[in-house]
Amino acid sequence: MAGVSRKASKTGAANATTADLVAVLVAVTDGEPKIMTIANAGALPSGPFEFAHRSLQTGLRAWVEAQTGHPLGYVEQLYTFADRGRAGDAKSPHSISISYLGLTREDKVGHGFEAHWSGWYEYFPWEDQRSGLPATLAKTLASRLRAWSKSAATASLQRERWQRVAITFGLDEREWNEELVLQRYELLYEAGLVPEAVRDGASAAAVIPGRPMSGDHRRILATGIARLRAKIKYRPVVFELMPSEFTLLQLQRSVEALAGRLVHKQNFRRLIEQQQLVEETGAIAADTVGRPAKLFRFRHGVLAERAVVGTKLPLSRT
Amino acid sequence: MAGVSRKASKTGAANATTADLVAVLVAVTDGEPKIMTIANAGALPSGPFEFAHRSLQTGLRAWVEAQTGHPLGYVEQLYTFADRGRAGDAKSPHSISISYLGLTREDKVGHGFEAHWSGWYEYFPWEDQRSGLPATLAKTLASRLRAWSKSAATASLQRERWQRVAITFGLDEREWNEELVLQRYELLYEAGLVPEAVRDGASAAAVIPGRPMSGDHRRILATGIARLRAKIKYRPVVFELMPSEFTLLQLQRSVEALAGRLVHKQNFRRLIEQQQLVEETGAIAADTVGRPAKLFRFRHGVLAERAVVGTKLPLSRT
DNA sequence: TTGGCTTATACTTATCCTGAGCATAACCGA
DNA sequence: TCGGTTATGCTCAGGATAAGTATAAGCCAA
Repeated sequence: MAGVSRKASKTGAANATTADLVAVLVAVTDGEPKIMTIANAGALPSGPFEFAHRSLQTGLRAWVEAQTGHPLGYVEQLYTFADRGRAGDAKSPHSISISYLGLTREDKVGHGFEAHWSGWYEYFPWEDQRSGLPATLAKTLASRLRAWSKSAATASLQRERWQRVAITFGLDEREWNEELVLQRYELLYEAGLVPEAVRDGASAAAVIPGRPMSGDHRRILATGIARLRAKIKYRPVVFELMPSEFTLLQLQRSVEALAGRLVHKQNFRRLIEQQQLVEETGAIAADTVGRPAKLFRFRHGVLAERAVVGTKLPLSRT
Repeated sequence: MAGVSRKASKTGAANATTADLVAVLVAVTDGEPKIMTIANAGALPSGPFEFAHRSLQTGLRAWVEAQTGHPLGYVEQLYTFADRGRAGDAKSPHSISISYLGLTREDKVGHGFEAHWSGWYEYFPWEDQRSGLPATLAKTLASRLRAWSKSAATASLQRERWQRVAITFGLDEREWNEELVLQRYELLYEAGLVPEAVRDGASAAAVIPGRPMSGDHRRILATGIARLRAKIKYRPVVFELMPSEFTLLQLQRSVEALAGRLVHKQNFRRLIEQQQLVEETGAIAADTVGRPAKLFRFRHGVLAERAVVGTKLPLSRT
């Protein structure tokens, strides 16, 4: 084992690869989650990894700022992929994509840049469960997935497939789990129901709605959405997507947009207030219908005060 | 932006890098967490990324199996680092480390391989809070950290530093948070209190106990421990580290070993049982002191039945 | 054989958190 | 002034959690 390690550093040239950074840049505008896209909304922004920065993180930050003309709020690494498409070709140098999740606001993008923002549910229509799925989409999905299950060789494999479908898509009385974005996409890919699968060699089955992307980008996007949906539950990252002042309903709408689900209004407020995440600005929202709401701002102090992580272990206090 | 993307694929040769896989392989033996090490316990096993596999994951799996002679249970990607040490040299090709967390059992390692297992608390003595810290270590840590806080330029910077110290190390009446492994290591690095910092150019301050590793490896290990400590709370991954049959106390000891904290016995059992994670084998533990305990086994079925993810959003059911 | 030590396992209790709903307040426009 | 709309305060039941008490079942030494 030690030998392997030493060999690795000696033969550096032999394992040369190309590395790219891929960014999932998210904003929420008018209660809709958006992502920055290029190539006519068919790809995520990406660039070569050729920075002289201390870390990948600052490299991405610098690159995005150079491209968009505006600083990036929250950044976190997502995942490192070996491109699925080119992997079959064992002779070519491997291509690695290091993906990042970044949170900003749409209005922060400077002018003169050719960035586009696309609603993320264009790529994953089934992920928006805020008002249930459109009946036609729900039916299409269910029937195609059932057909795929049935196409397995043995009865037990068929049952296995359907159980997986039911869990990831919340069928058969099961609950919808909004965090399983990646699992759902990968299942659809496996079932040959997305254009990328057909492109990569699957038999051209009937494809379901949802705009494809080039390369692995839709998979990377799914990873980003899943991560963000998990993160908003235990870290106050939504505020990176909000204007400096907002009403509690606006905040709620943003969370709902990201989660793809509706939340209980009063309980949502209780949650926010008891965690002391926000403070009143004193101002009142203007030009609204109904009773005017108080404006709040994020209490940046909480980030310094707390290191919020939830415990599920029955820790002993003694 | 689209231009940048296109340029990236054209100049593939220009952004060549070397990529290595680094593995944090964990086992728990006799209530002590161990990691596989090489180079006289001074480095994590690592190898070049030169596999013709479909994914990085299977690449790592194959490599570990070849090296240790045994299959790997659970595998997950940790993080991709640009090596901190070599980053200053902007001319050299960048080196990227893609790190993975893997769970096995020590006895699974075949013979004839030169793998070594080291207790992970050798590298992070302060992370074992099961029986409190040894008084001397606690004192050394606190005083060195306070000195570092005091060495800041202004009073406000000093306060800021100390608040960070207090939060990450649970000082000043704050609670210890076992998940902040990486934050603690990085703070110690920043404060120049670990050998790696001195090696990388920090002034040779008084260094605290804890065995160093080459390169970024101790940072990668910290990332792995943190990830595992978080994961055991919401996914049944501990069982990958257990023998096929075990008592509830053994299970508890393993969890405690990983978390570095003690848990409440009765509540721990209730938690395990109500989640239906285990089932009785019918057998009884032999050669023990005290009342003999029932033996249990992991119910592998739960993995298929559930997609356990916790919700903290006040979701609306209507 | 019995008392003491150790661990296993069953119950109890108080408290907090969560989901859900009711009620009232404050604004607008017809 | 009434109806529509959103804001905000409050209650209530059920479940989860933290912590402790009590009893069971082995072993060993006196």
